[in-house]
Amino acid sequence: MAEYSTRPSRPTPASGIPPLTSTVEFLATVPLFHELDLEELRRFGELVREKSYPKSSVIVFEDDPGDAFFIVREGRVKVVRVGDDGREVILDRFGPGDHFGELALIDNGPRSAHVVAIEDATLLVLRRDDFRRRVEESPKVAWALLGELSRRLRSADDQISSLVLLDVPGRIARLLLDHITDESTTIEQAITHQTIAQMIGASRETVSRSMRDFQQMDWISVDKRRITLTDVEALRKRARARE
Amino acid sequence: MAEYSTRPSRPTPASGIPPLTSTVEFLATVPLFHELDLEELRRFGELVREKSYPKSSVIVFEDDPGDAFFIVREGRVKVVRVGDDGREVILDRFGPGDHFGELALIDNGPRSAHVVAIEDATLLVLRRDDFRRRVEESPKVAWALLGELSRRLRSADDQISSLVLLDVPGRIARLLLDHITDESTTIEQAITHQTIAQMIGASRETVSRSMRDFQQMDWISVDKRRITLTDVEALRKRARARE
DNA sequence: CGTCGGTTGTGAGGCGCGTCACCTCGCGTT
DNA sequence: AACGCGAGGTGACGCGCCTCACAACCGACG
Repeated sequence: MAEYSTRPSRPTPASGIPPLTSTVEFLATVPLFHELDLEELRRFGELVREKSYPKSSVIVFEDDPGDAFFIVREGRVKVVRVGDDGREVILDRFGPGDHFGELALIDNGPRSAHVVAIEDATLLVLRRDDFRRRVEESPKVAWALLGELSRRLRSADDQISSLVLLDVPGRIARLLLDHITDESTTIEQAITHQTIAQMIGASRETVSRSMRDFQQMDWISVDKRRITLTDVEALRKRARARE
Repeated sequence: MAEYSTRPSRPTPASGIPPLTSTVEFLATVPLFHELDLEELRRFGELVREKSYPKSSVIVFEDDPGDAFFIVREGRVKVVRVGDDGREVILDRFGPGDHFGELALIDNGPRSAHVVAIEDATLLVLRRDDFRRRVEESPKVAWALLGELSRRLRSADDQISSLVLLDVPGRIARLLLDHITDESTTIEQAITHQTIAQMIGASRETVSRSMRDFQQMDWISVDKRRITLTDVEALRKRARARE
């Protein structure tokens, strides 16, 4: 099942076969490094180790010391917190070209959440000190990192707002709208109700019922877990309560 | 009513009277600038304009273009989102030495929330381009900014987790624990139930009832809106469900 | 020192949503 | 073709919390 990040990146080769592109070529496609020239990319390339993780394996564990920074090369991962009753919240999901692990790295704090492979994944790993040195000597990367953290902070604030201000159907509508592009109202990524539930803080059953209602109202149509938004305006109205 | 930030800062002079400390002296106390030497501080000092806002006035309005960066000199402000039914979420509260407005400034996006003065406040204002230039030429500030955004992202993720994993009393317990220091289990800042409710996404009444229960169990004691945690362990247990 | 706006306490009622229980369906595996 | 497992659908039930309504209180300010 070929899956892509929401970010532009070149097509991944058939799984199992080593990537056709070199590490540096791949780094050039990573948004965080867009501004870098070839020489700088090569220097980063020298620092990375490639590591692969099978589906469901834990990549970083909460409260570990944060001694590494990761870039997703292939596959997808999720960032989760687990309550002591076992319930999970999905804080983020990352695909090829995305990166994570910068927080612990910047402020030396412990990891704040688990990161788990959703599919078989191969990651590029940088050691903390190497990465930090590079960031300190390259304002371009520091600036790009600021941009990325800004984006995430905005989206976290959106998430908090919807948890407080919206009911479950409203939060689902918002999530659906967040996942379409300008070109298409179909969500390419297949996604399960369970996953949606964990992303918006609801139960699987309630998500199921809401999605049924959305279909009955002809706001969405579902085929093989691929969701198409047929009435974006209606969904937008349902999701409105913020701002 | 004299109120202080949670961050170290010199005592504020009686309100109304112009501050005894010069702008540069004040800047030296701002955590964001801790690493800067006097010369660098002076250069920042030249760029700032001082502006005062009466209580309840709106400092930045959601969806405004973000063309300024703010540092709180005196008073306190809150960052809020408003649902279309009028309900409010408080995303952040800032006091002397804190700063806000960096997001719109980094990524050129629109403001993501309102900022409103909780008390009469005087702020230092930097124009976007000035600030950006200074950050780009001073890695120290860029790094400090990364640290600050990291902190906020962690705390936003904590907030999301508790909204999903904890019930209202649990979220209150967590908020209380977040507001004590290592030295004292008393929350210096007076705070209303209404404010607590808007910070944790609950109704005023439910907060009131939970706080009554906490008092009856001798977990906290309240005197003139100043809260003392008398059984930190019990509260910690009540707040546990994350990690 | 009385009045008034903002804060708190509490009861009653209703409902959104979580939980439990069970069934069906689709799909990959042997 | 039969099996098993993960995903989805749906009813019943209960409860946590929101809402509404009103009373008591407190501090500020004329």
